[in-house]
Amino acid sequence: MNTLQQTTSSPRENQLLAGLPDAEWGRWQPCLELVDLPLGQVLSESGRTPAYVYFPTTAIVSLLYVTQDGASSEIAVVGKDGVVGISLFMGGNATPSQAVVQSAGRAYRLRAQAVKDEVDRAGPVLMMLLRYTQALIAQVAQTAACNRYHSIDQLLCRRLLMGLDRLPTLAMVMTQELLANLLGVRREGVTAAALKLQQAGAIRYSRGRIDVLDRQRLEQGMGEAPVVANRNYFRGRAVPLAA
Amino acid sequence: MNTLQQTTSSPRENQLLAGLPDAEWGRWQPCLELVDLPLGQVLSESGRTPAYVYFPTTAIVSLLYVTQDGASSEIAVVGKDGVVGISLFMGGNATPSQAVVQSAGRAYRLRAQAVKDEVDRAGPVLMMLLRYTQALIAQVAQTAACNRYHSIDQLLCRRLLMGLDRLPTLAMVMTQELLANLLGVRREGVTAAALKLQQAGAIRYSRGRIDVLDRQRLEQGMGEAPVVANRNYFRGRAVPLAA
DNA sequence: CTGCGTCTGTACGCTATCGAACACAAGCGG
DNA sequence: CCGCTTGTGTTCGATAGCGTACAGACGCAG
Repeated sequence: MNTLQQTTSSPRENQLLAGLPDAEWGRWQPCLELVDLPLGQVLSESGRTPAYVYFPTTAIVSLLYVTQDGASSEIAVVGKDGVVGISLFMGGNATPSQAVVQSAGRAYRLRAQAVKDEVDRAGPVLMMLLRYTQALIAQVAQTAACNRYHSIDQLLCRRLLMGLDRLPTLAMVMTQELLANLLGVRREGVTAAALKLQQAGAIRYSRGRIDVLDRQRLEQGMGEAPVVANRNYFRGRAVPLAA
Repeated sequence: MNTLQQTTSSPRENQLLAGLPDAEWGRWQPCLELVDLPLGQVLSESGRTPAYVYFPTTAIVSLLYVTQDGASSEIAVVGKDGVVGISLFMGGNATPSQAVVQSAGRAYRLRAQAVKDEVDRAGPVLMMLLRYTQALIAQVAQTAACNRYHSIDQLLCRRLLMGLDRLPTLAMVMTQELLANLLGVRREGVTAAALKLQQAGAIRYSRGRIDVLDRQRLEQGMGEAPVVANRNYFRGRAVPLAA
């Protein structure tokens, strides 16, 4: 495969790959190729057909929605829980989103053609990919809702947790500037929010490195205030709301 | 061009069904059931397994992301271009989103079991469904980005266009209050934005009915101002942006 | 040690949006 | 015709986030 130290790397570190039945696994294993993903690498350009799908193990990848103006907004985060490059098995030829490595690490990749063969086979592998895709939709949908209702503080908490859930450590390498770009807010806004969290003892911040000290506090900070008043949609009509 | 004289309803009015090869179509047709969808009907509750998938012909359905607090936010709009109930073929058992009829009309529905059989068959029908799902993801992603960067005026323009694209007429039945709830803004904000559009001659507004007079102006209003400054993500790193 | 680039913190005025309260208008049922 | 309900327009103060500008702080290269 590669001259990487494989002592610490197994494809099964990716949760999707780990969930495959052994029978399928045998066929797949030879096709998987371990690669190092450096910070900033673009795995799939928006509007292009990607050449591989990637199953991250230690790397973290941001999915960005890029607008005509070149502005962009992070719509989802993929780590060892998922796969990058869904357009290859969803049948569309192009992704509307750009995939950028957010945190350097490793991933197993698979050629586009191998993926397409797998789709035709319509076995458990495809089912796994589709299940993940649905989870991804949920993540994007949540992002949409958060972008509407949440404050910067809440967005920051959410984003930190999303990174945390996909990293082996509690330390993230990420400047406030970058974080601001991902969230689609000003850098100063992130500074202010991060200060609050730091003073609350939830995180420690220093020149591009964030240590999470109190995960629970982040979870609180994410979802407490947004008790949006009386948003009874379709008011007066028979629309039962959860809760 | 497209007047409402069609007293007979054909499944082929739905663009997904229309795109099916005849061979597949023969098998499907008998399973499809024409139903009337009244305003406000809930087609799938969030967190539940829906019983049918729906292929709208004249109806329009909103996909809402419902939060714990009962607040919700529209994440996508489905009309004759798509299908409601993707969780049935994506393998997840539950949707995170609620599907509510936004504009009364008709749809063809199909039992959950029939859909699952079709998935196992892994033929052109599944491919069609997956292709649409990818388009849906794009729509949700765009919603996320719009929710972050757009003003109320822009959100309104976008939402009107989304409805317009899926309706046979230029008249929408929708109160400002409802529109505000879908967009996740105050009703007064919609009033102000709608007034601007009305004064600009783009729409005519009256007690729950909107007539679009100048579609082009809506398109302008949707995407002109948001030239977000220098959002060069991953600044200094090798991240080419689609300028 | 020194200088420079990068990252973080602070300040100020401005605008969009919010929350609340209220006035007016149009349709509907009695 | 009257009054109620529903939809729309208006106002006011409060606030979150923006754009801009700049100041300290850390760390690496020379």
